[in-house]
Amino acid sequence: MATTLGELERSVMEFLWASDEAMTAYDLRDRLAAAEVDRSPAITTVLTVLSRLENKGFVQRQRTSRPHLYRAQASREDHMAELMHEVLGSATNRSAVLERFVGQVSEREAALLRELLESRSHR
Amino acid sequence: MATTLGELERSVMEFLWASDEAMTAYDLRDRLAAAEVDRSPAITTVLTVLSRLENKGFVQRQRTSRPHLYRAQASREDHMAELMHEVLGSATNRSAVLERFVGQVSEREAALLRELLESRSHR
DNA sequence: AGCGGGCTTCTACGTTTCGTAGAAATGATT
DNA sequence: AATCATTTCTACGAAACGTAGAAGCCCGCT
Repeated sequence: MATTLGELERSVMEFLWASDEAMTAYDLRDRLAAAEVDRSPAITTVLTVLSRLENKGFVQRQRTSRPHLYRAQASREDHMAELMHEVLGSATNRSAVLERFVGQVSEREAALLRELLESRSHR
Repeated sequence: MATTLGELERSVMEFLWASDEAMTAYDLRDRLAAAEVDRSPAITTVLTVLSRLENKGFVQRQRTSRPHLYRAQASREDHMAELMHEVLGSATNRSAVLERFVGQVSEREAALLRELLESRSHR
């Protein structure tokens, strides 16, 4: 469950997260070729990676149209929040972790956190 | 930098994090043998893992006394808070991540966070 | 219905990381 | 110097990932 992403897997997810629309493997291959200077994976490579990401639950595939369509299962933000909770959840001393976490955020973000906690409290 | 730990590496770190004192590889081997039912690694295995952890910056080694002494570089809590910051730092939309993060914590922890942010503000 | 070509799945190999530990080197102690 | 504890070197198997060719599948066209 504490799945980690490889480098190409991560790049693919970045594109899927950045796009509201579902994409085809061909779209992704082209984006990858354009973005990564030294790398331009074959279409089969992209499809393999997409299958793996599907198995890991990161990607949802639509088999209805013929070049299959892929989309991120959760938003990038959801995923990251989930990761943070995963870390926190594995701690024995959660308050100590939170204490250090809060101690290190910028004042700007501290203010944001206060706001978020405020609006959360009367709901 | 975003280093991930293997299973044995993690077990070793657990013991080091749990102990205030520095430990020898022999100590660790014994603890591992006692804790893990099916596993009891050779001393060389433990030493290999400790070297790798040292290279990764998780462990600090004292070569002064002859059975070398090992200690965790950072506390478990520091490490976890750091991990959380690492995740957050890699986000393009930090506030969106924080929003989801805060939205999912328990009321108890929300209260704790409010406190921490409070005491932080008049530091 | 058969065929051809795009699309997908299967299979496979190289690399890296980690668990594992013997062999070799080092160094202290008598 | 010889011996024994300790450390370092070297190596191999397994799993995850990047990589992509080979084989199979599906659909429109004639």
